[in-house]
Amino acid sequence: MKEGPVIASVAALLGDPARANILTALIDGRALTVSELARAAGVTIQTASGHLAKLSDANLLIGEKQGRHRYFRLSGPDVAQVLEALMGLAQRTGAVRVRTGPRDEALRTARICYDHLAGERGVAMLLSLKRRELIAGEDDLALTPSGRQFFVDFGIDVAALEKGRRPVCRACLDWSERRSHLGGALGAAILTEVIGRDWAVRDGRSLAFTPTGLKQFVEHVAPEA
Amino acid sequence: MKEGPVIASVAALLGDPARANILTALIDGRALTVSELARAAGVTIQTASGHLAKLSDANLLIGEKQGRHRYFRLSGPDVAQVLEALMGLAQRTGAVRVRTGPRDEALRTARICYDHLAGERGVAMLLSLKRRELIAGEDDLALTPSGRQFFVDFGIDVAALEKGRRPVCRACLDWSERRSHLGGALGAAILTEVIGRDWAVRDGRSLAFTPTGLKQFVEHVAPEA
DNA sequence: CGGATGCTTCGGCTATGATCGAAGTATGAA
DNA sequence: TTCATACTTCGATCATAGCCGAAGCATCCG
Repeated sequence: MKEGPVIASVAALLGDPARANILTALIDGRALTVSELARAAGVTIQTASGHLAKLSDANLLIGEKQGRHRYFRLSGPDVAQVLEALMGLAQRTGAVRVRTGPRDEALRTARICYDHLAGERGVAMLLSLKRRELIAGEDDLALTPSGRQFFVDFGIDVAALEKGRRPVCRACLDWSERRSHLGGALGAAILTEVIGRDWAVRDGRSLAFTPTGLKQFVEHVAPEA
Repeated sequence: MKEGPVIASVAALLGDPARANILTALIDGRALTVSELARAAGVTIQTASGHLAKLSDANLLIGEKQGRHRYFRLSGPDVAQVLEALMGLAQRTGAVRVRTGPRDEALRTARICYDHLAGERGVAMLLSLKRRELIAGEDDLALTPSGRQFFVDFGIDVAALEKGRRPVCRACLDWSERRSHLGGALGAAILTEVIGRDWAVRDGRSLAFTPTGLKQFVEHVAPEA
């Protein structure tokens, strides 16, 4: 007769910090592996594995096995919707981690998403690469032959990336913008290069371009027109 | 940097069965006392008091002291919205208490809300009483002089109700309809009368009118025109 | 005033479940 | 085959928090 217990079981799943971290890491619809989610949640892999089992038993997540990896993603947009509603409620009720304004803006401009470039700059870069047909595809991104040459000239060992187990290109939905930016091994390599050339310095999760560094970046990697 | 823990603390509050019951009991926007909520949650008053302290510390509930009672209500519509989103998610993911169709329909037609009549019949009754100016007001309902006489004639000891501490009339938002029905001491007295006259029998939370009982009810209490 | 009602606080019991180390399984690479 | 990686399962530990009995305030009523 009561319907309370029903919502309690679902809410209890969202109520554990590790699981909440896992879910929010997946909120953009990507599928991540167990180890990536463990890192995001700040727990060991065993613990994350247990949480993921519970979440997929409850049909909040869907897991797909690919080789020796197991990718998890949200089971539907309604899960993300609940998460967002909870974030809104947390904000209004003051349970939010106060995040001062300036930092917010810096994060939106350029930040690090795992190990690659995100925010306005990241989205602009991927758009530019696509416009110049160096990268092709929408959901499944791939390097075109000219794109491959472009990054080799840029100083990236593309052959090494292609030998690795990690996908070279991966579209990653941006949290602040609502478009994709470039992840994957190539995205990580580009970020390494950007930082190695002192075009930008990382400050926690946000990325601060120097004036000349930004000019170089736009000129070499992401021309607007 | 992470925003996970934020939603976790709120979600953890919703994740306890007792608290979930309390919140769903308040989902229609009414304010209930500690003891009413304890009954709804199926715990003792002490336990409920502790839960209510947590919920109002987290600004999910607002408590108002009235005499020796303490009334709690949701702190805003966004709380109800989150609860509904969670119910929807619970339904889709199969964590729902299967409730077979027929019972659902019976509940929508006529059911007991705490101790008074709710559902289509309850909403229709209050509309009828208002139209005939036996009850006045929108949010704060009150018996008019003619209304008082009407219920005395009907066989209800209105004077006794007025001496009690409980409000005689109270508007109660209906879960299935989206309009108010009549609660309070008078609402409870009417339901007692309806059942005492064998116009209807209660079956759990739903209320089954007999054919002749329904005719009597409509004729005496809630004429349509 | 004294008794009753409504609620809160305190203390101790208990159960649940989150966590990680260690060992086991499956897949891929050399 | 042998090793390495990715993940799962098991077992033990430990902290959290829900729960209720008992006692303490506060309010109302006669």
